[in-house]
Amino acid sequence: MEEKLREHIQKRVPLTDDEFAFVLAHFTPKKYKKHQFLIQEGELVSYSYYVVSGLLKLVYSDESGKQHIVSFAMEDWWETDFQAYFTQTKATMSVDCLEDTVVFCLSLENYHKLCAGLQKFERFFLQLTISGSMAAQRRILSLLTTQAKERYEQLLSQYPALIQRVPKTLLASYLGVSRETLSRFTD
Amino acid sequence: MEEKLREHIQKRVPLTDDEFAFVLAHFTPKKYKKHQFLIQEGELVSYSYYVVSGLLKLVYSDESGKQHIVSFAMEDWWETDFQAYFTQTKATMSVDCLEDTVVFCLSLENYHKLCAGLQKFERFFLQLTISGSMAAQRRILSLLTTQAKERYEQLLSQYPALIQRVPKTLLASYLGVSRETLSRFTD
DNA sequence: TGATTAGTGTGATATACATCACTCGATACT
DNA sequence: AGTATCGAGTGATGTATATCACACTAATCA
Repeated sequence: MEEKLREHIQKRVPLTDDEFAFVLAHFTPKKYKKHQFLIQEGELVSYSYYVVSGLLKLVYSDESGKQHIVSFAMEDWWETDFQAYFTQTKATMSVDCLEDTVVFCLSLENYHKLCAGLQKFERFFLQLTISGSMAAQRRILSLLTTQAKERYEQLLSQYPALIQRVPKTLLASYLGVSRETLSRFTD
Repeated sequence: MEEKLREHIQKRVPLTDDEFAFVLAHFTPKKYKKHQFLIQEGELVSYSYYVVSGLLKLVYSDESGKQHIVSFAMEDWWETDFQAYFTQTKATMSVDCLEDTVVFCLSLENYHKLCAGLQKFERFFLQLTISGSMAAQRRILSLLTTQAKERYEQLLSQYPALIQRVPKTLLASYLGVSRETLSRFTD
């Protein structure tokens, strides 16, 4: 599973064995069971998480208690309440497991140490953030320009693997549509 | 106007005079008139732009020709089709001026030179991108969780200055609502 | 300065989608 | 093995918002 993280970083920047050992020393592996919380709304966010295996969801609950999926994180993606993590404020969202999940945890302190100690890591993280930013922009555009049914079809074709693993109720919440409406889309 | 850029960067990382001179040498100042295009859909994107004064809009046109505002950029913000800029592919969106606008242009080549030559710049840019990413996430959440009228009111209170300078038709397009509906929100 | 265009408001109508209420099968729990 | 709970489908109804059509004013430009 260390190799997985290494490949993930090396997709963006090459690393020597020593450099990767340095990187790895800043991460802590951890296992979670389905339904366990990694981050709870209202608490401080100690880590950002690289997902080795399993599946997480990042959820915002509005005043009326309704849940909205901000994102899913499958293998090889990162998840946390970034706002709360980077500003060291209380989480406004929560993260929990849709499946048993293995992650590498990175504390903010270790993140800073990594960036300071290895410029390549900072470069990697910048590229990761740029990718995330472009993905967010595509999602905004898709919310602005397309109807719910089309968004669902886009999701089906973009992430067919995800659809198999996530209940439709949650896909609906990610797409910003009610589960009843989504259920009528197979027509 | 150089000072403006310097202050902008120094909000995130401190710079010596020499370092700022090095940074500045990688930017080209440029002036545009209202209605002029900085980026046109279908063309390559040579620069990302730091706005010194004026106002830009980033627009996506869907198949039916309808325009959707992805973002505005006022003084002290950055604008470009980031996807096209970083991947050196053709723009899927366009950028043009709502007012006469002064920008600093940064080519991708100079961006890379800057990052390579001054780690502080890369750090600055990472922090900028993280901020942008969090803002995008807030916008996604606001599209998922709130009604158009509430989104409008949020915008009014968050960016009162913007509302004065942007026609309501364009605000509507930014909010993902028709201009007619937005026009009825003053009730 | 007179004509064109951009920006806005407003009524009437259409529609995408939410909500409520109920059913049913499949999991998971003790 | 029996019982909650979860995920899913579907009809009836309500509503936020889109669309179309038209009118009016303020910029812009020739």
